[in-house]
Amino acid sequence: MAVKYSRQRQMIYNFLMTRKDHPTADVVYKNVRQEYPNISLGTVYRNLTLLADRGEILRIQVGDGVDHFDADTSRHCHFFCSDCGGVTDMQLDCVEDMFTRAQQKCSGKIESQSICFYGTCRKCLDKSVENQK
Amino acid sequence: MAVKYSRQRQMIYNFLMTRKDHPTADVVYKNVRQEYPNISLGTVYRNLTLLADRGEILRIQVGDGVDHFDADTSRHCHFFCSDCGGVTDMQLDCVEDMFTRAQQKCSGKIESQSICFYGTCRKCLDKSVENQK
DNA sequence: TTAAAAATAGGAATCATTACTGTTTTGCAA
DNA sequence: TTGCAAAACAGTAATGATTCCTATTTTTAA
Repeated sequence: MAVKYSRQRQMIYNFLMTRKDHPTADVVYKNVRQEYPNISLGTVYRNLTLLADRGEILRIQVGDGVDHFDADTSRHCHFFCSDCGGVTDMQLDCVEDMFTRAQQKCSGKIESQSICFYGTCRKCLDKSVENQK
Repeated sequence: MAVKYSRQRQMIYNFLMTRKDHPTADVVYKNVRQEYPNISLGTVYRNLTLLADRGEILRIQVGDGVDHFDADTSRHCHFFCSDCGGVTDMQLDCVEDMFTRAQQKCSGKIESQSICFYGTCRKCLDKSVENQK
């Protein structure tokens, strides 16, 4: 199935490139709709899936029950704050090394990896100290 | 809220200990029901969540839309075969090191991590070669 | 310019998980 | 032991993210 251009897909991708906070399909939908009020949620889902399948964006699952998307496809880690639900990037240089080691140890073929850390971000830590006063 | 003993929870945990393939809630349900036909799916979900929240088991998300559970709570990685959907363990000694580095780099507090590799397992690679003949 | 292939909008369907409710079990204390 | 409040349960209804469906519109190669 050849992929044809669509304005909607272009807008979805463009929007995702402007964001570093790994929005969900619904957030993408609500934002793109500002500029293109007729777009449907199904179209957003379909295109996010298409882009992710083609490796142009990343689908991230942090365990909050909703998929997040990232236009940065370089190998990197994520941090999920279980307090505020925020998803942030984390660059660790040992990531490439880990990929190599994993492939050496695995009898199958590894295509990609996903690394996520869970905890409480600085902002939420400070806020909880604030509230104890 | 004090946790009280329940036979259902005990059976769920016992079953999970016998398995190394990271079953889903539904698989746990179907198996425990063999021995305890009255157990309800809601009870299985509630207890898996309770055990995971208390750190007695691990909730694993590999992106197939269903949560998997693991009685082995030691820090280790997983491999997900996108062909057969199987989830297997992977021991990589650099995992501890990565956790330490992540905590050093992160301004917040990291509680846990999840590392998953995606690809095709040996069995499925062989099978696809077989089918091409 | 045309027509087949691909994509869309809008809404219905799916399905894993959670919430609700009346009943049963657990475990502390009298 | 017995009484009782807290916790857990079974069964079922509700939720909500995501996918599927269909008639219509857009894209693009010839």
